[in-house]
Amino acid sequence: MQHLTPAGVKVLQTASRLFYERGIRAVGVEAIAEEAGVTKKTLYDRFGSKDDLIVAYLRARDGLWRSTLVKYVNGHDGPPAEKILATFGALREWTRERNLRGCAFINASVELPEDHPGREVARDQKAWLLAYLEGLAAQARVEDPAGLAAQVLILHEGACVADSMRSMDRAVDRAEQVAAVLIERSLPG
Amino acid sequence: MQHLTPAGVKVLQTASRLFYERGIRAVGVEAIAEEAGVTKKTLYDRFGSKDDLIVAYLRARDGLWRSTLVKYVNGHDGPPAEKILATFGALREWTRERNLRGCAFINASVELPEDHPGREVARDQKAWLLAYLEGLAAQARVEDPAGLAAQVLILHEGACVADSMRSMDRAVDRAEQVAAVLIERSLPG
DNA sequence: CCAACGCTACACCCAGCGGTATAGTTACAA
DNA sequence: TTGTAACTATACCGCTGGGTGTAGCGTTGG
Repeated sequence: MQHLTPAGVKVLQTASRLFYERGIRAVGVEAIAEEAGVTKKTLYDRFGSKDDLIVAYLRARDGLWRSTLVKYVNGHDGPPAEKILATFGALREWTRERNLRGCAFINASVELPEDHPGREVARDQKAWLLAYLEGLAAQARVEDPAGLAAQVLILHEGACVADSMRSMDRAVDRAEQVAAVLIERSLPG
Repeated sequence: MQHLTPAGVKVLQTASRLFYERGIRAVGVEAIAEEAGVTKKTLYDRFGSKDDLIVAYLRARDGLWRSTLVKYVNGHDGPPAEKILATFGALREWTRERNLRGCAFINASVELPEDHPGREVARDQKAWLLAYLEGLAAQARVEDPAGLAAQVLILHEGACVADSMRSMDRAVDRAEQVAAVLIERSLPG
């Protein structure tokens, strides 16, 4: 976001909020420009097209979530196994603050066509998370780090969806409890 | 679907396919009518509006999934605890055949605005599934049927999302394995 | 000093959207 | 026989979408 002009920053912030809150397809460039207090011309001068703005939005959110997660996990001292559980703490916090409409990357994958570059950003985000979890699992010396990481990712996704659809309360807590069981079982001894 | 005219059936079938494959917002009524080999007039005579057609689509798919799931579970003899695991078998089958783009109800919740009647159908679908799982859990005499049902629902959602985003292979199998662990643990003795 | 940049204001384009209206055809039932 | 339900064909409507073009203004830096 540093290489952007002030108006560009304002556009990206506004677009991020609107895309997430109302959905990507439901928000027009007109609305973004207006709400950002900026001309459509400026928006197009900075981002070129709505598609590029979408990609910028997803990338920005990806970066924010990654740094939030890593910071949260690193700030959580204790045995490595607990770091995996800490990812649910990060998810819980994230969910409460800016995740009322579920995971932005899942949503983007639903809204965007197969060949849209934004979908690659979404897939990368998930691949990164899976690899990150596997790293934590390896540190924790569990039997099958890759397998556990996959299971934990499923729990993350499920909690996120169940939460945003209001299928139940405390979805993240429940997912974390399941993860705790899995970790306990896969620890040697 | 019985009270519909032949053309109405064709429209609903076509709309269901296109809505699911390309997304609800991405498909116009024009395209639906054309692909169904029907006039726009006919479409509107039968369904009134695109919104109503969306609701009809979701209801139809809901009914199909419910009957598929129940049939699969009932056709699966064995102890009640295994019936819970059988829901993953149904999900696996469903996923392979007509679920390549994930759960239609999650997708609808992402695509539709907050006050759209289609979202209620989606929420009902999840509420029904949760209740159904809780019934199976109660039959299986687990400690906390409601808690287990919620955890299993999270696993279903997570598997569905992880599968459609291609975050990993065999997502449903992995989710089922987790469920097996949970059931084993929550069985008395 | 002047050019380049970032920006505003505003007008415009075209395609596609959801939805409607009119007129006519077929088939079947009272 | 007459009416009605189901359907086709086609033209149309207003709105909004993404995107462009032109002109002008203020700031900044070589």
